[in-house]
Amino acid sequence: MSRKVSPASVAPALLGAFPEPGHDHAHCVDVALKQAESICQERGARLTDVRRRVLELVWRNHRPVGAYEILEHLGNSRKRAQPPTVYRALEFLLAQGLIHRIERLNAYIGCTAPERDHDGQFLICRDCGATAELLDRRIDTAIHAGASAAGFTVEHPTVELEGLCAKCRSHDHHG
Amino acid sequence: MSRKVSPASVAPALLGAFPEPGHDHAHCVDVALKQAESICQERGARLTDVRRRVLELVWRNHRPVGAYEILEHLGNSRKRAQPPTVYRALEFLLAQGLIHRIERLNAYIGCTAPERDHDGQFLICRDCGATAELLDRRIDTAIHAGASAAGFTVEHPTVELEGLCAKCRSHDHHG
DNA sequence: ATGACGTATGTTATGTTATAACAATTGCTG
DNA sequence: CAGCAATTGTTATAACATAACATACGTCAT
Ligand SMILES: [Zn+2]
Ligand SMILES: [Zn+2]
Ligand SMILES: [Zn+2]
Ligand SMILES: [Zn+2]
Repeated sequence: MSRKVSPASVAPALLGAFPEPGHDHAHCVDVALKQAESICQERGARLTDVRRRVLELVWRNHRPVGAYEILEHLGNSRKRAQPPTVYRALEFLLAQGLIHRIERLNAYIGCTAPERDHDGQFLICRDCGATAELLDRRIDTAIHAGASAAGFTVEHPTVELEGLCAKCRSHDHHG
Repeated sequence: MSRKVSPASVAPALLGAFPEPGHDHAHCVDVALKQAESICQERGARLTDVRRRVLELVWRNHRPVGAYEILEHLGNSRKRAQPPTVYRALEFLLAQGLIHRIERLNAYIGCTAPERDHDGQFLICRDCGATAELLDRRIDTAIHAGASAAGFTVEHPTVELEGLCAKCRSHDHHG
């Protein structure tokens, strides 16, 4: 019944880590939706049906999801939703910090720490597509320092790191 | 007539720095084209007319340029080129490391250090659009360290930093 | 409750970015 | 010149995103 959820109490295993293959993903989705409800209520933002539905679809797995992929799953069997419906929901969720946009992929992924105001760093596996969010102070520090040296003030960093996750690297090695 | 151009001898003022308002940009273009010629010759890659022309257009200024913007300037007055022409040239230039793609903007910018194999970091001014390339070891190090801690191997980092350049920040301040 | 207002969603059309597929041309080499 | 690979031309379409206007829905003052 708590309205305020402390960051440490929710989804702690996913910050900067890739999810285990057999993890309880229903739990991930559940936590994400509860956090969203709580955050929106605090702020007086309206988490409507469409928006909740889109958030749920973004959280279908730990890979970034495209807007048109969401669109396909959004319709009520016979009635297909239109692009603006999805894009407006995504815009809302981005504004509330509930999801992030992955620029490299024109796709969206659920935020694992929506209570904090941040721009995350993303680890994107080129093999399995799994994507983890990092919140690394040292990366932020290095970026701000490097930019400062050029007289530049960073406001919105985009850090998207394509590579291989541990699981896929070991496959490459042994296979 | 030197075929090999040492990195230190060309465009040294632009690495990690924003260009001065009144700088000799024809020189920037000239250097970029000469480097491109030299690099392609070394590698046996063919810098054809179309490719050189596109590279020149990417270098028209120090802001990322979209493919369709290039397209507009590519035609020979009455004959408009088609998208694949531009995209194929961009693909070649990317493969040779002569340009970079800015994912946030779906746009392309000339590389200021094409002799080195690298993924740069980009400082993108939200006000004037000027974009500078950074090659900061400490950012790279922090990124690889942070990713390693999550068992992730970074192969292709995208670092695009939107903010305010020194000039625009001072305008904001004083204006 | 009723109307007025602001927010959210539906709907249609279009804009923007990128690629697939195949034909024609060019440059090189035997 | 013939043969071959690389490049460019051409047509069509895919993928991603937004503009503009209509309709519905929630909230509040009357
Ligand atoms: Zn999960
Ligand atoms: Zn996040
Ligand atoms: Zn210049
Ligand atoms: Zn570069």
